[in-house]
Amino acid sequence: MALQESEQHEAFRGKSTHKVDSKGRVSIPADFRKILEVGDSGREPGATASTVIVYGPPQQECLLCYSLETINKLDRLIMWGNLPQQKKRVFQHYFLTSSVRAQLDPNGRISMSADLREKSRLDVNAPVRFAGTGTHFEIWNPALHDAYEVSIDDQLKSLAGPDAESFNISVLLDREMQNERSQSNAD
Amino acid sequence: MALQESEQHEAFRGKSTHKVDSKGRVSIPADFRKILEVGDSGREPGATASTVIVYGPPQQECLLCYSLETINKLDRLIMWGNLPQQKKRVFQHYFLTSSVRAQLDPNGRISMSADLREKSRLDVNAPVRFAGTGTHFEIWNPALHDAYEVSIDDQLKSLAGPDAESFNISVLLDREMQNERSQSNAD
DNA sequence: TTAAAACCTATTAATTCCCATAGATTCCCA
DNA sequence: TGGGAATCTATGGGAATTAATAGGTTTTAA
Repeated sequence: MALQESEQHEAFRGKSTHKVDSKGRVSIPADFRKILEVGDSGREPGATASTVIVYGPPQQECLLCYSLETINKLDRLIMWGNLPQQKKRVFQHYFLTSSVRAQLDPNGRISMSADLREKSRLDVNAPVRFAGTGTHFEIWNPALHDAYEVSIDDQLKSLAGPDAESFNISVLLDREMQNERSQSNAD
Repeated sequence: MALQESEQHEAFRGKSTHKVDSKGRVSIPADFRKILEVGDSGREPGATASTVIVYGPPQQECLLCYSLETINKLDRLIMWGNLPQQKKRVFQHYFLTSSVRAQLDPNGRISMSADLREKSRLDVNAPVRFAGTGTHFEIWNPALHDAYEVSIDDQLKSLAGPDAESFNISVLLDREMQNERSQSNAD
């Protein structure tokens, strides 16, 4: 098994910057909100959607936000999936103890506790960066995110190989899809 | 293998120039619109089609627009495809955060936010160039596109080799198809 | 009993909706 | 096959809606 793509909701995509107010609240980008709503179909009629926030791992200081639908799949995978003992134990401890459920307020905001903010270096009365990465979205301190993006860019260039000069995202993607296609033909 | 694109929708082709209005909206060329409609078959009945816009890489300042069908393939590949760890993480972050979904308005326009326009040097109340390039189409600042085309012309000439004097596009293409054919016979 | 969380309302800026028009293209029929 | 009618395309702009943000008030819980 795995997180099958089949019935998965739309992907989180795009970047934006919002301000955390004096009480630790931030607006979730409207696009993301809509996906969270779809992914929380079981809620009371009229109630706002919820999300599950996971503190980023030490090497990547940000918050990871999942729709309920996706997190339920992850939970199932971790709790009953066919994982090796150690992996299971570590994942279970990490994901379950380092996450919180948060319900959006009627204005589409979540409120981050001081604890949560400190862990990922987010401040009150300061901007934060939202980054949609498909299965989830991330909340970053903008400066840390800038640094992270530089590193991503560098890695991307090295992955592009010797053609790095004329590097072009569409060429790269076309090439990957080509690989994919020839692989599945080989099956 | 290569030239085989069987199930792919019709190719985006051709150039045209449209004006961005004071609110940041542009009409998508009607031909392109039709392809986007075919490529967004899952939409609600009566709803307009959507596209996914990817910011071009720094070396190529334009917007790349994909049909949902094409982008879904890319998403699947990136999120659940069998890529090595590093590649997956880099692609997922770069590609998904550098894109936005945009739904056409009932008049066949998309509206580009200030952020999106700045990244690719597109202005309000000014013309932009649309260029169809098969799997996707591009939106350019006309001056930058002119420069890009000059560079493409130069490269085309150099590919034509010593015969550049009597260079003829159909001769070049015929020669490529010849190569292709003998290669696949060799398999 | 005090800090944090939840609730409610307000403001402004951006986005979307809706309708309108001029010019081009296509359709259709005599 | 000529030419009027209908349709489609690109564009413009006012009105309505939504998004992001701010802050005061009440409730909750340690």
